Amino acid sequence: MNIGEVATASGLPAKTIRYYEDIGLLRAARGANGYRHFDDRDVRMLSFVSRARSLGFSIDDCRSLLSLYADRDRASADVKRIAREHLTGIAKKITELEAMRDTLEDLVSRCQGDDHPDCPILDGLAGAEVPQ
Amino acid sequence: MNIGEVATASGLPAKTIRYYEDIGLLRAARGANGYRHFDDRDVRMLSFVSRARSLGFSIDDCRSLLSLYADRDRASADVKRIAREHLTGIAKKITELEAMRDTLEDLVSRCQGDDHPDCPILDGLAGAEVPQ
DNA sequence: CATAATCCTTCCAGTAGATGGAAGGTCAAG
DNA sequence: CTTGACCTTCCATCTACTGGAAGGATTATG
Repeated sequence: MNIGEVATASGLPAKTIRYYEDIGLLRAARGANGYRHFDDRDVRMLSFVSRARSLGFSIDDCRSLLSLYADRDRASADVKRIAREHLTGIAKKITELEAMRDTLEDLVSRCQGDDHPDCPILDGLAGAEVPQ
Repeated sequence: MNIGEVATASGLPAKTIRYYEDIGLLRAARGANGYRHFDDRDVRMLSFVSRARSLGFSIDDCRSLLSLYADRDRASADVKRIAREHLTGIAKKITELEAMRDTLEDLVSRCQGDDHPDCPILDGLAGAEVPQ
């Protein structure tokens, strides 16, 4: 399989796959013409990475997960730890975004949104009191 | 005021303030010794940016907001539009993160987390069925 | 068989938003 | 006078790609 086919199969752009090779996430075999070629294992591996990335795992997380994935003797506890740490990070981001949303919703709701220059949003951003 | 004092007053690192000058978000006056110096207006402006950034507005949003902030004749509707667009973006991110969290929580809850190699998390990432 | 379209290669640059560090000038205190 | 804190510029680095140019390989069409 050439890179284009793998891109379609794995859901990752060809550019991204080359990039992953560049940073050592994978090694690709080369044909006589210099083209990379891939087998089903590569496709599975790239799909794995694609899924993990879409769940917000960093490239470094992916490296760890891939080595655990490849290691027949790994303990599931190791994987669970990485996933748990990641969950904590996600939960924190959600909390922060919700706080942003609440503040901003409050500011927006106070704003008339008309031709007048008075704007509670700008006032709020400028540091004026924004009571609960 | 020197940059360090402004950094303390605005809550932004000095490095960040220099960076903001670099990208043209602000212009700083210079003393005879080459040191930047700032007045209260600058501090207010930087606090404004600091707040907007912490609410997730991009630097470009900040540019728009600052020019609206400085414009006595602006309509609050303009500000409201920017804030609303931003709210939509935040809501989308929250939804995505919640979906991630749910999938990952499901995978984690299925994982024994022991010494055994069977791991539903890796299976899930590898593309196995993860029923609702 | 010629040619055009598509696919592949490498390499370089850029994105957002800073942050870290080196090398060196300035200033205030003791 | 020296020490240390603070300031300056410049260059590199981070994450995770993405875009594009220049050019070679392959495939499809006339």
